[in-house]
Amino acid sequence: MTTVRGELTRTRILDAALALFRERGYDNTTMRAIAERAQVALGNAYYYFESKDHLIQAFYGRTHDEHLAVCQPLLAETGSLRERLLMVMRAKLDTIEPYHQFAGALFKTAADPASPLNPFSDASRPVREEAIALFRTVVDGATTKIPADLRAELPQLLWTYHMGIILYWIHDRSTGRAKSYRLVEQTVMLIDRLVALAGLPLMGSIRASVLEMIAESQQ
Amino acid sequence: MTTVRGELTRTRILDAALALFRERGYDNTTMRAIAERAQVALGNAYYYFESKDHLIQAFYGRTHDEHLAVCQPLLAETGSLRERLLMVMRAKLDTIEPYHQFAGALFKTAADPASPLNPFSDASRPVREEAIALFRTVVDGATTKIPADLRAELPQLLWTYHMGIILYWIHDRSTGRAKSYRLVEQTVMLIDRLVALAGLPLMGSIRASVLEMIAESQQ
DNA sequence: GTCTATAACCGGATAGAC
DNA sequence: GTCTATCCGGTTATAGAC
Repeated sequence: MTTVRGELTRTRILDAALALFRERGYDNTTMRAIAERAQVALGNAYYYFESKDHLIQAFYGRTHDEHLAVCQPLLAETGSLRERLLMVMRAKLDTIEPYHQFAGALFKTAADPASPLNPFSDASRPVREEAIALFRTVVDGATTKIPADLRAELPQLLWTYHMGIILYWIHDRSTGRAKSYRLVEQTVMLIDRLVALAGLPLMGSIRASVLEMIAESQQ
Repeated sequence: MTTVRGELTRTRILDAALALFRERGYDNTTMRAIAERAQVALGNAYYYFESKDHLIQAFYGRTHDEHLAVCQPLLAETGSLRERLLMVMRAKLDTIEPYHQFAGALFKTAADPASPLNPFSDASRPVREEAIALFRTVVDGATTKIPADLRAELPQLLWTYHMGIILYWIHDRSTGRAKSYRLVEQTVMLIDRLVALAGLPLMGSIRASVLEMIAESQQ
């Protein structure tokens, strides 16, 4: 698995799979077709990827890395929470757009709590932590004033928010996913306002009780 | 399908399926095993249910009817929004509890936008409308004062909220699903407070802009 | 130990006879 | 409305090449 040739074969299989998924969707792509396009035997594809579902996990990794690469230079500068979050969320939608048509199948396997692909599972903790770290960068580099207790929880909360947006996006049938972009704009503005509101002098006790509820419900 | 005998066979297949799902989970139950327990041929099971997934849709219908039957007498009386919503949500969790172990598989098919089983799809509109109607009863019978514009949207919003709770419940590994019940209690209280807050004199414009955002994002 | 290939197995789904 | 026979594709076992 560490050989150069092996790495190439692995890449070839993943490329073939993603291309076919985009061309004809997840369900209509057979493992036999993937193997054929990658010019390997069927059994060989299973040497590199435990199952058809695991190709999805690899896809996850790819788009996350791509998203990260786009965001990092932009996040190096500072800005308001609203600006930074908006930028990251738009970049996310841009990154995953080419895969919208098979995103349903993707989410299908991801939704199963028994699946290691489910974003809340222990198995996907590393990927999740990485994604949460991105939101921590968003928060930490923001010029907006944020109460310390909220600031600590915010990255995790924003990650959950971002999963919600993706759920909406999956079901979004509007051209160019215009509705998703619009929803991001509006919800980011709302979040920005809520964070500002939470910082007001009288909000301390309400904020504490809401944060406690969130902490308690964390699984 | 309308014959008495046919109806009996159909019921027998569904009963066998649900029993097996509970005993050994969705994935570990084969259509062959279902057919065998129901004492019909494999092909015959497909005469009544288009696919294995469609057995889940039937399950949906059953638990919804059961939930409705529990709620209706209780909702005949009036009460605060908080009391009524809490009651309906608790009853929901009670109703679906026996199926928790295969709820993952359930959600798996439901999450696919291409599937007619997905709760947001056109195909499941009738079931969804029925469920939303239940929340309309909750709202309409409540003694709590609610602004008219919010009141109109609230049933739909509460249905979406209830889907979110189910998503949480699916991933809930605490004994007796204690965390889910606790989350329901806390979020219902929060909703009650927000609705009260939205009714205050100065909140009109904020409420309108939030409601507009929600209306616009509806798919 | 790293990689490739072939031949099954298993279960969801379908065709078509009765 | 019910059955049998069959297809199809994800997955696995296993033999062996480098």
